[in-house]
Amino acid sequence: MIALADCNSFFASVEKVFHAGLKGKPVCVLSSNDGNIVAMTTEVKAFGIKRGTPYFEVKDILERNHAAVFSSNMMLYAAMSRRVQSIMRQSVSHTEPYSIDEQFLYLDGYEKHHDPVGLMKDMVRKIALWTDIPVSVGIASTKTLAKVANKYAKKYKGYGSVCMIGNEEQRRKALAGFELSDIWGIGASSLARLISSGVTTALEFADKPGDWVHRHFHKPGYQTWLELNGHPCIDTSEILKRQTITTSRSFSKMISSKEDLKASVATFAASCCNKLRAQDSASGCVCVFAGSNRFREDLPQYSNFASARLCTPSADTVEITKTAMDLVDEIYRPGILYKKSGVILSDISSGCSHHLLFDPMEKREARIELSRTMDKLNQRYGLNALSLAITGCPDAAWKVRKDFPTPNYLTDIEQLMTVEL
DNA sequence: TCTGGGGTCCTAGGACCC
DNA sequence: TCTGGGGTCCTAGGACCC
Repeated sequence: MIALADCNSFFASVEKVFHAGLKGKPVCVLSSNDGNIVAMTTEVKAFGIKRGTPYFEVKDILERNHAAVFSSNMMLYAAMSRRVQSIMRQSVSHTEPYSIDEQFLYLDGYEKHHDPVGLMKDMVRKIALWTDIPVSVGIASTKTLAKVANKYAKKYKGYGSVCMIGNEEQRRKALAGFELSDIWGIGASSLARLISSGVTTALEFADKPGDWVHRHFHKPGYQTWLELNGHPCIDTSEILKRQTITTSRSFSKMISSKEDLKASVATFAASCCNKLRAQDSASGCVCVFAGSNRFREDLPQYSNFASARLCTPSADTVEITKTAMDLVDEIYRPGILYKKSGVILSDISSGCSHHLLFDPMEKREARIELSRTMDKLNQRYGLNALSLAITGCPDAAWKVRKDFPTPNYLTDIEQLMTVEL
C-alpha cells in the first residue's frame, strides 16, 4: 500500500502557525507581486473564491470578511516543509517527496505489525503536535488512488484525517462519487474530451475499455486509467536533481529601457546559477525570454526568447550572466513596455567544473570558486549582500511588490519570533 | 491600478544518417 | 515517367502538476 500525505492549505497553514488568533479565521496567501491567490483556508473557499483568482477581483470580499492576507514567503514555507517531511521520514522508512507539501510513503512491510490507518493517524498527530501543520493522508494500492483517498480524507471530518481505499468495493464506491476533474492526471483538455464522450464520473472512466483510453488519451491517460483500476505504474522517484532551472518574474511596474531589462535578466541569471550550484550541477545552455503585458490589449504586444550554448557546462555566475546579456541584446526591441522576463538553464550535468582542451575561459577553477564564495557571503549576510553591478539598485522600480510580508522565522537568526509574557 | 512561478513527460515531425 | 526503407536524435509544443 502507498500513502499520500498532503498538508492542508499549506502556505496558509504555515502563516497561521506564526500569527496568533487566526484559528478558524479566513486566511489566504498571495503570489509574487501580490497578484493572485495561491493558497487559502477552507473559510476562504467558502466565499466561493478559487485558487489562482487575481487578488484585486476578490479584495472587497476578503476585507468585508476580515480575512488575513499574506504575501508569499517561500523561504519560510520551504523551511517548514523540511520539518514536516523529516517527521514523515521518522514514521516510515521509504518515502518520496513529491512537492513542497506532499510526500508519498511506502507502507509495504508495515501491514504485518500495524494497522496502516492507525500508523498514519499517529504520524498526523505527531506532525500537528510538533509543527502545528494539519496533514491529511490517503492510503491505497496505487498513487492515483491514494490521491483519491486523500481528497476524501480532506473533505469528510469523520475519517479523522486518514482515509484508506482497502478493497474492491471501497475502490468502486470511492470512484463512483468522485469528480472527473479531480483525478490526478486529468486536466482541462482531457476533461472536455471525456465529457463529450459521455463520461462523467471517475468510475465511468475507470470502467472504459483500456484500448479505447489508450487510443484517445495516449500513454499518460492510459497510465492514469491503469492506476485507477489498481495497477501501479506511475513512477515519481528520481526527481532530486532538476533538468531545467528557471527564474522568472513579472515586474511590479512595466519597464522599457534595455538597461532595466538587463538588470532584471542579470538578477534572474544569478538566482538560476545559485540554484544550479546548490545541486552541484552545471548548465550547457542559457535561454532568456521577455514579454509585454498580455492583459493590456491597448499596448503593442511583443514576446521573444533566445538561447545560446556554452562551450562547456558552467555554473559561473559571471559567464552565464554575460551570455544572458548578449541574449537580451538579441531580443530587445525599443518602444515596448515589458512586464516579465526570465532565464532558463538547461542541458544540466553533474559537477561544477569541467575540463576542456583549448578552453577559451581562463582560470575556470578560480572563477567557480569566486561564485561559491559569493554564495557563502550571501548565505551569511543576506540574500543579496553581494551581487554583480549590472543587476542594478536593490530598490529598482520593477522589483517585486510585497504589501503583506512576513519574517523568515525559521531561517534567519535576526528574524526569530519574540514572545512576550 | 492590480492578472504567479517552477517544473515534468509525451508526441509528432523534421533533420540527418546509412 | 519512375523517386527505398529503416533508424536515431533533437526540438517545439501540448498537457499536466503543485
